[in-house]
Amino acid sequence: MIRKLKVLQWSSDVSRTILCTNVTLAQSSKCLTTITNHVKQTTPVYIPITSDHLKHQRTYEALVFPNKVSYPDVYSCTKMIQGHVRNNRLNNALKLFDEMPVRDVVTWNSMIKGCFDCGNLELGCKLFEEMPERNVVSWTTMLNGLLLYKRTKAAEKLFLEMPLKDEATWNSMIHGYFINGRVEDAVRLFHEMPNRSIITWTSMISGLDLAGKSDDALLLFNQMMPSGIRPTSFTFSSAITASANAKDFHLGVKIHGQVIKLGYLSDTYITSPLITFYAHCNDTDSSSKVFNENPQTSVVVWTSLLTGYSLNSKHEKALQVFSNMFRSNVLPNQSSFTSALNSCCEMEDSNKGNVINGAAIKLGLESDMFVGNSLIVFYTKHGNIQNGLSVFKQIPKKNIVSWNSMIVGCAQNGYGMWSLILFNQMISKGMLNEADDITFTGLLSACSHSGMLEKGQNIFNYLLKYKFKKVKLEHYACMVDILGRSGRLHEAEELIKNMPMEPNKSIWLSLLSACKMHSNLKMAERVTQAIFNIDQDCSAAYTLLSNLYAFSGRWNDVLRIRELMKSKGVVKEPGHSVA
DNA sequence: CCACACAACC
Repeated sequence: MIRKLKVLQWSSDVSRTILCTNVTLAQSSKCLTTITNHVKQTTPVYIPITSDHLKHQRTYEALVFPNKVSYPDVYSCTKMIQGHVRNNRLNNALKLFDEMPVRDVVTWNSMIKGCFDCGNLELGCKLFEEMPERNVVSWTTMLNGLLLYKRTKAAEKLFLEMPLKDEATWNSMIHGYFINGRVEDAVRLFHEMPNRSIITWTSMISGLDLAGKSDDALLLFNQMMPSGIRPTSFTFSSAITASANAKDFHLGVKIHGQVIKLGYLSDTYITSPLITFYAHCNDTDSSSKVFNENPQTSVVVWTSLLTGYSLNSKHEKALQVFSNMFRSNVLPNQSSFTSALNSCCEMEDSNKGNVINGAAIKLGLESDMFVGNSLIVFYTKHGNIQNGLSVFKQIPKKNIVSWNSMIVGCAQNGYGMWSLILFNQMISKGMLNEADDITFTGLLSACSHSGMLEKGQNIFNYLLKYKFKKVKLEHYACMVDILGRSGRLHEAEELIKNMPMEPNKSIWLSLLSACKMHSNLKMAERVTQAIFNIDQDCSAAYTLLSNLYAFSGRWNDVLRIRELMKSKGVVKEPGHSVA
């Protein structure tokens, strides 16, 4: 497997020699010895870089132009800047940019985009201000930068005021609205814009799907198809993903047929969502058929298959795929680990997860945030708080999911106090603004599992006062649980009655089990009635009420309930837990 | 040189 490097140009600075995708600086410098030996030749040569040099499975080759020590022309320098940017080496790009004897507008545009791509908004803006002349690409690049960094207001202003616009500009703005959650504005612009291309349609389809409006996305796709606009593989990729999310089996299969006809099927960007699509429709046989019919070397496609099995609770098969990856020389990445660990969570045997943890360490992924987060969940679900904590400590860049996983993990294992301590640590790290509904569900369930009434009330009141993201039904459910367990049955009942949303069955059941716990028959009868209004045949409610009657010695009522259950055909669900 | 697509954590 030989893959040519994108651009290679010899210059006096060795670090500039290798500019290609997927190769890091350290890896590049390892290859330099090889390359330097060839420099004396006069014609360009391809130098294979073997897997010794690269951790990746592929072999690369480098095109070297020997005997050129002076600065390359503007075009080549610009290409080299782009190469550096692709490898996330902003400083190298900037150094070259500064040293170049001549720059044109394309060089400036590439450098500005480079700043944005490498995470430096300010510098990109500064260069945009400084540049001597701007073309439409410059303006659009700037627009994209602002949108990428969520400066939607500034982007809108720029969009209105910029002197030059082309089709890409409009497309940028539409896509930018989507990634900033401004769906209505994107749709508005779509209707307002002068010329819609296939890229516009594709942006709309993927954007609507991203916003959770997969049905609308598919509507648009179906609208577009007969209009004569030729879809690209981008379009199909988005449409398949939308079909997967909408679980529109019929349409997905139809698109599958279309991509076969057009010869797109073997494209990674088609195969992968197609596998996911079938998995979402619970047809993993078709997933594996798509996979097997298209010989795969892409880790993404492998991971789609793995995740598909995992989602369908075919955990053995999922782990089989995971180990087959190694055998096929496709090294799993963060996503693969995440899915494999998800499957391990659902399996009794915790050894599998330990093995996967070992593999993660071997691949240097042990401190990766995604892998770490999954490991925390795996260990805490298996009751191993210690390992969970040590993984947690090892993640250098924790996000809110890391904190949530640890808080929830402690809560589930009865270490409620630790959850609260972790929350305090989270605040002191300045992460309070990141707290979301799951954080608070975790904290409240910690209070409920560990019987901390007062702390639970404080957290709940705090949540109500500051309306973090959104107060959800689960929060009320936890609070009802906390109050109920502590015997504050009337407060719990009041809370349910005054909730801003419709109470569901499980929240009433939680109160009912509290009634049983604290032998409040009168309330239990009321609550059961409320449950029957939602679900007439709720066996858990029948059982709880009949247990309570039995406990109070009201055997006639016990018999009455049993008869009622029999006549209604309600079966007692074994092992049903209410909490 | 600017615009659209794949897998992943609570």
